Amino acid sequence: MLVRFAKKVVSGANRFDALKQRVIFMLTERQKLILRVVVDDYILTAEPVGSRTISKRREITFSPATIRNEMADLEEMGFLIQPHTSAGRIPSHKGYRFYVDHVMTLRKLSAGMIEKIKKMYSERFVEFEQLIQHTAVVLSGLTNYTAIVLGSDLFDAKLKHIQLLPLTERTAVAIIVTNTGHVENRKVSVPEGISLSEMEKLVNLLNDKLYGVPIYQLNERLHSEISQELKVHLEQYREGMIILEQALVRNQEDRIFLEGTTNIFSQPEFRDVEKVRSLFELLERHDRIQEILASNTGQTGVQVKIGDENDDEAISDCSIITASYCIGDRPVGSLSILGPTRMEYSKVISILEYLTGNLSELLTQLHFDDGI
Amino acid sequence: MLVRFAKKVVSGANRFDALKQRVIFMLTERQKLILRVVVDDYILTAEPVGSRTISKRREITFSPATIRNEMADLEEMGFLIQPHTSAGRIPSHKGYRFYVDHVMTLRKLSAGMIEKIKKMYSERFVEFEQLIQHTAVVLSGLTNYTAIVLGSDLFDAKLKHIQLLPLTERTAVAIIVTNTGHVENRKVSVPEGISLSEMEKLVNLLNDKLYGVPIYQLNERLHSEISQELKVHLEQYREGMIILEQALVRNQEDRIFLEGTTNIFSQPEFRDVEKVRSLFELLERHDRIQEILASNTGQTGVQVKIGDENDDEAISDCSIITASYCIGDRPVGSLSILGPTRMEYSKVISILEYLTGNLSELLTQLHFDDGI
DNA sequence: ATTTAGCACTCTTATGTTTTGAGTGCTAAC
DNA sequence: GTTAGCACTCAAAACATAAGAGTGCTAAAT
Repeated sequence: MLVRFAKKVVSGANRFDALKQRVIFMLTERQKLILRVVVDDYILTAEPVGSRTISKRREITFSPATIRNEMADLEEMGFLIQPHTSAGRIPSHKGYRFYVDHVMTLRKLSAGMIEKIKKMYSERFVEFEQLIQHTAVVLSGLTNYTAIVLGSDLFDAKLKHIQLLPLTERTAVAIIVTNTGHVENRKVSVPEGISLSEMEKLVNLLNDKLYGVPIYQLNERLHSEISQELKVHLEQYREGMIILEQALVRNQEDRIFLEGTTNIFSQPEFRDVEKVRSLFELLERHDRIQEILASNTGQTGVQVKIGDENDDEAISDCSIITASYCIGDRPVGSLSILGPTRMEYSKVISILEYLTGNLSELLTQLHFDDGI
Repeated sequence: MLVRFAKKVVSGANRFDALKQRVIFMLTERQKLILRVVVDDYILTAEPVGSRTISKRREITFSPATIRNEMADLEEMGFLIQPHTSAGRIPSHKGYRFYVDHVMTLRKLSAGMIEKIKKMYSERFVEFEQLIQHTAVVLSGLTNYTAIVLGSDLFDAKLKHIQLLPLTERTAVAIIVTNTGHVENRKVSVPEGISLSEMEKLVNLLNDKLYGVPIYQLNERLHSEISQELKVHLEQYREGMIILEQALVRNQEDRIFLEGTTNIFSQPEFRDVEKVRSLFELLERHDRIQEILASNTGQTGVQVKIGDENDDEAISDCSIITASYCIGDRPVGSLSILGPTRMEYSKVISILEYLTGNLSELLTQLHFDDGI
């Protein structure tokens, strides 16, 4: 069977083209057409798709028998799966992969959809975090899947004010305010033998030297510049450094927002409680989610991870689609959609592209308007 | 049938006793025994309990036939339910209610259990919020149900420091630090026409006048005392008040911590995805949960709400057990367990009593150690 | 050489039937 | 008042049958 198609593809093309075609267009146009119909239909109905159903489509000009032959080939190549002999075919992970990479057509968002999104963003947002959280809500609302949004405004923010407030003899609270209006605070323990006046000096020095410095550079600056200054101006240099190191420890985790987790229940593939369970248990472990999404950081464009490409048992039947958003051209966070492998890839990708684009623009604008 | 037991109860007692007995001990001792066995067994197995099963118990000295008679009576009175004619009995909500109120015996926590709890609290907690959150984890771990913990350290905290930091022309961020080391912040919009020096004055005045005042009294004090002072010392009195009102708005919501939500999946009564769904949808709506728990606030001791006593469709098959914890004798938060009506009431109640007791003690101690 | 009609075959799903067993309620005896 | 005995009920399990969707293969048609 396979001989047939191989011959056809190679015929009338030079060596290089043939190679290229073998890699990228392993399938004949007709096979791709059939694959597309199967995936599209299965995404819609969640039922195995048979040759008769396919033949009824407008774009299909050949008979069920032909389709059966082609599907047998597609199955042999691993793009389709037959749940049992007398059932139709469903796409395999490999089938979805090929569909996403080479077959699927991306529609532009409809005007209605764009309108809808605009309406959802009509509120005013005072803080980055609100905006991001709201984006998660919008995303899950538009897609009916689960939205995972990562982002920390600390990527962008610059230091506005720092303060050290003694609580007890040996503890204090460090408060860091950014130009975005975000307030960060952490407890620090105060080493023995540092006086109040020294602490005051310390803080003044910091506000002087670090004003306007991006948050993510604080730690770095502390060791490069401040360290020197301290030695000169401060008697209890060691103690001061101990405090500062506690205070400026970078909050390494991005903030994470989950929305629409209950959408999972609507998916027929999750009618089984055990599957839902393991998925929810995963979703509770935010650190694990960050790990899973980590493989996408730095990547530009929309990333699609299908099934076990995700490297966690609990989501081996899920796909995750991720897109990053930027300030200027520095990526600062990401929007992801988690759904079954039987996901509306095309729609979700379009939405993510649109939203990350918008978000990046908005943030970039704010960023430059809002110089410190 | 009912005549029989009524006769027995009344015999040999004066009018008042009889009345009391009718109200509190509507059932003969034997009926209570059977009710207890049914509930205990059903809690354990989640299967309807039949007369044979009951008769096999140590404490049961009479035959299945007798038990059948008694169970028929209990059913007639609404304490038991028969899912279908050839099944055993299960407790009705009324049955659970009576069980909890009059039948159940509270065991003391085993030494092993107390040991386990102590171990779980071996960490050091710097902040109230951590402690509370961890308590939720402990609770769900001990019970295998879902834990809901309400509490805000603001109930206890006193003002340590207040600060107003201008962000842009028209916005500022108000930072409130408490003696517990908690930092609260909110954005405020600055009315036109107030000068920087005036704002400074304002803040100095506040720190002067409000130092050591419990957070929950701030708003009150603002209107009673501060208002007067402002009029005297501040030119832009109106503008100042506008800012302060924004800054001191009480964060009315308690903080809420949910843990062990996935324990729900272990319950056989939630094998149906639709039920789980509605429950999870409820759990996402924190405001709704607060409403549901609100009926318990102010109550002392352990509160048990069974089935539709809870006033929300989604938890009409659940029970919620709640106990408040205090600082001194002011209740400041609550621990709740959400589980199926078929819940280990006795165990859960014991645990809640123990934990709230401990927690109250701990917090009270901290409170008085930590005078401002 | 492809494509397709035809048909036997497979396997799931739905439906109906029978069997089993747990549990009951009632009666009559203890 | 209690209990043994027994007929009866009903859900759940086990089995049987039928229906239908879909296939793969063969042979004819294009």
